[in-house]
Formats: sequence, structure tokens, C-alpha cells
Amino acid sequence: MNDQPRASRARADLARWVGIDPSQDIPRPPPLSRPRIVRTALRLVDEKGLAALTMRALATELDVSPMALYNHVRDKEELVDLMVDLMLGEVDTTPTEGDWLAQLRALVCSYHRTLAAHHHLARVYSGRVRIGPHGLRIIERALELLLEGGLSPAEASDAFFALFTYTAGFEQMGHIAPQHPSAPGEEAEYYPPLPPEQIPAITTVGRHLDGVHRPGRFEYGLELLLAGLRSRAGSTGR
Amino acid sequence: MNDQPRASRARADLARWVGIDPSQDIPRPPPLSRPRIVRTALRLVDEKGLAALTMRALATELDVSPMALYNHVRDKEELVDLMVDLMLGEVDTTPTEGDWLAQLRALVCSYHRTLAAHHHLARVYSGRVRIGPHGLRIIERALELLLEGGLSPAEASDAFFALFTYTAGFEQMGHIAPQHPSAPGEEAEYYPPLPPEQIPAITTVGRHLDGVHRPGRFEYGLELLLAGLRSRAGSTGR
DNA sequence: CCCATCGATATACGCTGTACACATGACATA
DNA sequence: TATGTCATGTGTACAGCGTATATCGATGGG
Repeated sequence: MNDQPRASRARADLARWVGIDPSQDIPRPPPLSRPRIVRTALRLVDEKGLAALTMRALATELDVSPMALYNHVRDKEELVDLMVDLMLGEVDTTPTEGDWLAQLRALVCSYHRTLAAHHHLARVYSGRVRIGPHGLRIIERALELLLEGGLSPAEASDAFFALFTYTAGFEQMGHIAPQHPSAPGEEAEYYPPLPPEQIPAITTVGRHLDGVHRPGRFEYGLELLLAGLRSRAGSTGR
Repeated sequence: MNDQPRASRARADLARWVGIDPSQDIPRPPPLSRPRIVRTALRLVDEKGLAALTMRALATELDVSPMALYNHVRDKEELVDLMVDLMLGEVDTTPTEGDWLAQLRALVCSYHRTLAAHHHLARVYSGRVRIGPHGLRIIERALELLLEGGLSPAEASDAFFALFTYTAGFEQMGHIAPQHPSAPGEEAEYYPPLPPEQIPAITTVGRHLDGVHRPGRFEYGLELLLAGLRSRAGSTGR
């Protein structure tokens, strides 16, 4: 005996245990592969947060030994890069109707929606990440539209950064809770709360500050940027 | 013997070793305190990067046992929050000359310069961080100026987020190196490089894409946002 | 003078990423 | 059919992490 791989033997044992014929094929999990690893990792992070992404936890999820992952992925950093590019594959870059500005708005909104859908991963998404094919496709599309709008290459580059760093930064910024957390006294405060008269503007704005994710808040900043771009599009650029 | 604390005994031993009178006072390190811990941690991160911030390394830097830190700081997360607020203390919020837009520009630029000066820490700076007194002061000043500009509380809040998430996102975004890293072949590529004809817009823009930190790039996006705000300032808001 | 208290220490635990040596099963070749 | 070869999965081990816990030592008040 002992002539079976561990996994299939375990599956047969399980079959015997629950009382079904172990010789009949228990549906075996699909073989380990780079895409399956990355997909599973992304699902794991989406569901349980970034801290839950552990090589051990991921291996368990895939019913495999931790070190097996390293046959397909150099290290955890590469895994994260691949996850980011997988996520970016969800951004819709197909041309839509409308002028270049409308299409740019659609592109950036799709980018934003994608980051929001994977906000745990978005929090780690920064320039450190290697650009993959999907990221490249997004950049290509954005620059194409900016050039179509008449911007010079230098200005198109600046505009691209403005749009996409705003979007990434927006999704990274969490909740603002300057004073009392929702359950007062539950978490001890590092800082003594300030009386309202010392922060009149904050007091005036009040609840409007709560939460980045108020609907329309992202679009507000985006429209500011796009309006600026429209007004510059005709001019000669730098 | 053994009636001296370890540190001072070690200092006396050192004095004897180098041949000076151990009874005369070797300048003793300042006592451990919360501000000193946070200052040292910030210096450590600035010099060696975020990964170098280890409770053990920080303790060594302070010539103290690792666990001693926990008498002054709840855990590493609180330490980072305190570091962020210490950093934000460098942002200049004093009123300057000029109208509200000019002052807002000055404020955001100071914020940006501060983040750039501590770019390692800036990379971790996100909304998860508790807002401390210095952060609060910056928010207060920004909202004050936006309200002075005639924006409604709701719009002032949106504008605040637009400006500061753009800035934070900008500083978080690192270098873009979609194709070959500077030393080709040095790092293995995850992704096969694409031929230029598949990415014409990127090819056209070319070297302008390199690096977020091109001088003036941050200001370009900032001016887009400010121009949008100016044009909205007169209107009734939402 | 003694004891309480508070800060620093030493030790230890569970967790992480991953290096290394080995096992195994599939396949090319003879 | 027998035999290497090689890719892929396993088991073990290690250094380093944050930090819980117990202990120790100096110091200030009764």
C-alpha cells in the first residue's frame, strides 16, 4: 500500500468513512495551477481581508501543502502582484459612445468600481506593484483617450496620473472618525477629544465628513478633474 | 554588587573598558517616554523603510528591551498611528496671504511636501489610521477655507476628500515601469513584454510616464481640482 | 525602615514566509 | 516493458515577528 498520493488516499479514506464505495471517483479537485492559486487568493482576500492571506491559509483553501504554492509563484509579493492584475482585468476598457471625455469618465468609473469591489486588495495597491497586462491595457486606453482629446504627450501623462492616483487614493482612504467612535468608550482614545469650539469648521460640516463612501463623493472629485481637463483640452498644452 | 540597573552598569563597564573614570557621569540616554519612542520610530522608518520598523529593532535603537516599549504604547498599530500624527504635525496650517483658494493651495502643498518627506510612512497612511490632533488641525483648516469660499457644508466635505485623497494617493503611487526595468534581464519579468505596436499610446507618451515624482506633476492635478473648485465656488452648491 | 508601585527585563508562544531535502507519479526513451 | 528524468507536492526546520506573562529592581511614601 501507500502507493497513492496523500490527497487521493485521504479522499478514499473519507469515502470509506462516510460509507460510500471508495473506488468510485470522488470528484478530485482541479490540479494546482498559477491561475487557480491567484483566483483563490483573490477570493480569500475579498472575503476575509488582507490579513487572512497567508501562504498556509491559502494552501489549506486549495487542499495542498503550503510549499506546493512555491512551485507556481516565486513568493508572496509576486502572488499579490498577480492578484492585482487579475483584479484589474475586471476594468472595462471597451470603447463606449460619447466623446473622449465621456469615455474617459466611463473608464475611470469602471476602474473605481473595480477597486471598490476589492477594497481589501485595493488598500495594498500602490505603485510598488508591477504592472501586468491588464494594468497596461488600462493605461493604454486612458492615454489613447487623453491624446485623442488633444493633450500633448507630457500633459496626457500628467492627466493620467492625476485621474488614477486620485481614484486609488480615494479607495484607500477609509473612514474618518475624528472624535468619538461609534460606540463611545468602547475603544480607548489615544487623544483627548477636542471641544467643538476649537474646531468650528469641522463642527459645522459635521456628519457630512462621515465615510468616504457616501454615494457621489468619488464622482464629485472626478468631475472637478474632468472639468479642468475639458477646459485645457483646446489650449496648446505645455 | 549588582545593585545598579543593567544599563548604567553596562555604561560603567564601557567607561572602565575605554579607560575613563566610571564614576564620572557618562551622559545617560534620556529616559524612555512615549514621544521619544515615536520620534525614534519615525526616524527609523524615514531612514530604513517601513519594513525596518520592528519592535525589536526600535527597542535596540533606544537601547532598551523590546517589551519596555509596551509600557508606553499599546501595540504596534497605535505606534504607527502616533507616528502618522507626529508627521502631520509638520504640515503648516498657519494662515498666509491671498484669497481662500491660494491659502488652500498652500495648505495642500504643505501636506504634500510632508508626505513626500516621509514617503515610507506615507505609504501606510490611510483612513484606517486614527485621526490625531495634528490631523484634526489640518482638516479644520481645510474646511474653514472651503466654507470661506462659499461652499456648502456638504460640498466642502466632498472637496476636502477630493483634495486630500488625491494627495495621499499621489504619494502612495510609486514608479511605473510597465515594460523593462532599468537593468533589463536583471529581474525576471512575470509578464512577457508587449511589442510597441500593441500599445501605441503608451509608446507615444513614452518616457513622460516614468516616475510619479516628476517636478510639477503633483501640482498639475492639484490645479485641475482647484480650478474646478473656483468655478463652483460662486454657484449655490448642492 | 518596610512595603507598594511602576517600569524594565527575560522567557516563551504561536504565527509568519520560505529554504531545503525528499517522495512520487507521469512520461520519454531504449 | 523497463528505466531514467523531471516536474510537482510533502515534511521538516529555521529565523524573525508581535506580544502575553511572570519576575525583578529601583524608588518614593507611610
